[in-house]
Amino acid sequence: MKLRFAPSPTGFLHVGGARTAIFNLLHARRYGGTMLLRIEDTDVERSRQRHAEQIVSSLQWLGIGWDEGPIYQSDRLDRYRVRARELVDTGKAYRCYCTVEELEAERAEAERAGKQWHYSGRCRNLTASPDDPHVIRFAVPAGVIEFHDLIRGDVQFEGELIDDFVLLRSDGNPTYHLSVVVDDIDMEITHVARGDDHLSNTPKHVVLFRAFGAPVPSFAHLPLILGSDKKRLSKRTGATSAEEYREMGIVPEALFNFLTLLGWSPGENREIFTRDDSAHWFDLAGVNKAPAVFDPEKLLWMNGQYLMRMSADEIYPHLAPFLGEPPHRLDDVRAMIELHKMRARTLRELAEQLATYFADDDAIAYDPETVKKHLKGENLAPRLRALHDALAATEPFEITTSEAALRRLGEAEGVSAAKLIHPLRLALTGKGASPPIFDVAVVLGKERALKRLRRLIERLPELTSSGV
RNA sequence: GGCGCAUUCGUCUAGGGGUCCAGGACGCCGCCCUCUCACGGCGGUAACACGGGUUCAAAUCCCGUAUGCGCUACCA
Repeated sequence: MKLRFAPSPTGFLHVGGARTAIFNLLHARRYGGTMLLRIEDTDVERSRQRHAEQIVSSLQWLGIGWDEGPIYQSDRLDRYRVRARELVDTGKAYRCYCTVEELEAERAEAERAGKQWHYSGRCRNLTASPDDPHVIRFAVPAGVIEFHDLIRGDVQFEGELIDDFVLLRSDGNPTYHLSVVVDDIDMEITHVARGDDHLSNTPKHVVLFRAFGAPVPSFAHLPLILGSDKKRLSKRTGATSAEEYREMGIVPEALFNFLTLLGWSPGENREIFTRDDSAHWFDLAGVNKAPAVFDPEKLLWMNGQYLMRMSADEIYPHLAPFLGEPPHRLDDVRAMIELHKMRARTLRELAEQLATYFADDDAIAYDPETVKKHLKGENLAPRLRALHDALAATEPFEITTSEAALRRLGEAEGVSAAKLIHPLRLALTGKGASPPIFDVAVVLGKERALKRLRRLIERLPELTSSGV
């Protein structure tokens, strides 16, 4: 068994393409088959080497591996020409001398007349010099073309309704139809899983396989991934490339898991699972028929689940690029990550939360809402000074000891611990919400925590006076 | 227009004739936990597109309708 992912390098790796690659990989892994990566760059106008590299890099990032390739179709142009000529020699394809301009004019006229245009097939029985400019068209046989699809079941098309399509362009380059079939034969592909948008191309490929006398592979047409507008996912409705999600701070394992669940389910209410798990359960025949809407909210949730379950050491390599300059060492951020990983849905959010710890102690910005809410009451200044001294006297400075010190003070003063905790949080983080404040204090370190508390106390008059 | 494919909560889905007045997840809304936030726990909201058949029985099978999407290139 052999499967392949065959993107054309005309842009970044689309999430739909990523899912196609995943499904191919999973099916191959499930049945001990091999996976091939093939770059379909026969369209010289639109293909770019940098896109091919970008796609390869996105696949690697996502953890989508392959056993063979990447093979570039542009390296095999001669092979396609040879195969096309074979079909001409056996009368299964023919030279067509119609120019693009002529056909374009015909098409325009048909449209004006409100009619459906079809290629007439008029060059089928023509004999002209092979030296004149021409394309090679396949002579599509009449009759029903039937094939089996692992996902849809039996599908059939009427051969009469399919135009004689071009195999070789006038510049000698193959079209997709030729190169894909020639390659799938040469590379002994047994299962072709690709987007649903190819379903109506498949009868063309089936007749080509037959014309070459090659076995027809099994097909699986994957339902499309839709945007919230229920149309094919496009930039209008959200991020479309794997790269964008990477930049957003999605970890590859989460995106892989999420994409796997779009159009497929392992059953038994399982949602979070590893690549190995899914490779164990997956089967193309179990893929849904209906298209699926990409829900970014659920991706975010799932990414949060992954962050939560990963260790700080696992998160760090992914997080580092988001932390900015100067670089932070793992040992310096491990405790912070541990404290915040269940509070962030993306690496970006996580990095933003950690910024508090890297901030200058004299530059904490106090959230006005929180100031209004928690900096009030009688004797606030003296009480906070007492808190400062109590914490200063705490040795060793740990979560339990600092909390005990604060609670003792609260009792002595006859106020609830909350009356001290909220201002302390504001002092240490500038915000109204944070991880448990004694954890924050310990991560910050005694010196810096006290410094931040002193700064708040100093600025108390201006913060509380005008109410501004 | 032609051809093709599809249709279960807003979204992802389970389900393949009786166990389904339809299960799980995201989101949303309550409550609990609690120093806040998050996590977690508990509960709630919400769906078989429509119409005909077949059958003792249909979300599940058949037909039609509607709607949506895809393709209809010397793009893939």
